[in-house]
Amino acid sequence: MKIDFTPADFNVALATSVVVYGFSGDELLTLIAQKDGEPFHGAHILPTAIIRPDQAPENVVKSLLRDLTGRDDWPLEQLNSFANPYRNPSGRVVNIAYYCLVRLSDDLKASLEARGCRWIPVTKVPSMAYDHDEVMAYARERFKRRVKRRPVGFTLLPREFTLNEIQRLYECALGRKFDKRNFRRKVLKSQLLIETGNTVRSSAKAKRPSRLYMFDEKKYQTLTLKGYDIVYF
Amino acid sequence: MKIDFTPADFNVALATSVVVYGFSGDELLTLIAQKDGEPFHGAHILPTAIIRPDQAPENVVKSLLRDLTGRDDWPLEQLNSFANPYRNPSGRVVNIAYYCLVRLSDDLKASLEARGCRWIPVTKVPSMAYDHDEVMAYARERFKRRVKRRPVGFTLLPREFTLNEIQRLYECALGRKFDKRNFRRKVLKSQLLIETGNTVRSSAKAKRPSRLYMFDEKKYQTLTLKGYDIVYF
DNA sequence: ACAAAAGTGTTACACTTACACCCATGT
DNA sequence: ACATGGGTGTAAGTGTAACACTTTTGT
Repeated sequence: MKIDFTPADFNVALATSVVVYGFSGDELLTLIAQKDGEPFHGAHILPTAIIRPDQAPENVVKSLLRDLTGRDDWPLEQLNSFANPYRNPSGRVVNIAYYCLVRLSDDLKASLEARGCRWIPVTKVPSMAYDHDEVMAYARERFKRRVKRRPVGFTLLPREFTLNEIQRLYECALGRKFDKRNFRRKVLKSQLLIETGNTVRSSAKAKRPSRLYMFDEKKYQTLTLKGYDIVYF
Repeated sequence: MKIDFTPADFNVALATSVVVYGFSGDELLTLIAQKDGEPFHGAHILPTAIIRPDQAPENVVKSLLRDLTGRDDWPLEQLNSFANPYRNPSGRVVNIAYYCLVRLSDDLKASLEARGCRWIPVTKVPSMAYDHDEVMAYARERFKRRVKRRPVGFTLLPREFTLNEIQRLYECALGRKFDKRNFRRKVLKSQLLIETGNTVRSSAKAKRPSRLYMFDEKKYQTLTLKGYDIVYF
């Protein structure tokens, strides 16, 4: 079997786009940017960066994430590459897509607005330039599958959260309702939650405060080591 | 957000490698090629093809599969892209990997030998050139996950097969044993198998013949349409 | 005292697992 | 008749799903 590249084969450029998910407390949000400069000035796009021929894709995404969120240690996973010829007018570009989960916070939101990015509910993402619609749809599917098997709440929820919040997260992510009692039984049986002893009132109208929980990271490490095939829902 | 490519960015080449799985009846096999020409002449590699700048990756893989197996309509799925800089001495090459399931047959085996390819038990794959070890390991993980959720037997098994054969397939694929009675109950409950009425003797020594079954493709279509989240094992 | 959301148990049913012998057939 | 692999059932335990009321707290 022969694999002989000719100089003419080295005529492709690389880019990476990242689908970033966050949870507001009652909605699943995703990050959308707008394109500066022609072509497609002002079009909605996914946060995207060029991968120069001497760069490793993962490093480029991480630096993009650092730029957007101030950190690059969020859970990050490669999706498919989108590589149909001539998807980009400037020449042949292969887009190596990633998806990423972040923990929302107020200063995170502020820094993003400054960079021309916005958080949009996943139920309301606009149509985008290039083939970013396809990338977004693909990421959504991947995310749904991950939610069922991995405790995504570790990243998506604030450090302390209520059982109602985590239930709402799962309902948003999977697009269906759960029975409150069954949900709590299941999530508590996993032994991954620790009651912090703190409470919070979920709204001004709410009288009784909710108990706050946090994840037991040590227990999670132990469980993932012996095969992370934990089914959640 | 700016995305401006310069001519210097168009200096990457694309290749695709495919991990092909087949089932011999008592072993899971995978397809390995050998490299012709320097560098790495004679090294073990995955079946690989160059993607010219005007070609769609999926078409290239399909034509590679047609070349190897005479058909290109096997279940095919993109894996990650392997794109670390300088993984190939000729310059920067991005490898878009795929994995594929085929139904083994005698003439398929013959045509492959002619092309310098060999079927190797997955438990005995040798170390390979480039980063093909990494690709292979990644494919193996993906395959294990798929086996648990999708009826891979549709493709991997002959049109008619015995319950012992399908059990052996699952045991190979997942690397563990199943209880014969429980396995049969489960696989028959799925309603995806039809008894053909035919029988076969599994070996010369076997006296009693085994019953043959086939998959009910129509029922499978129906089930997949309403969410293919069928858990097998 | 009342409004609001938080929190809690039980029962029926389905699925999973462990386990050992008889059956059909060819020689 | 016997050797060989093919084929079968049951019972205990575990997990899932459906269901509605009481508790706590702030106003």
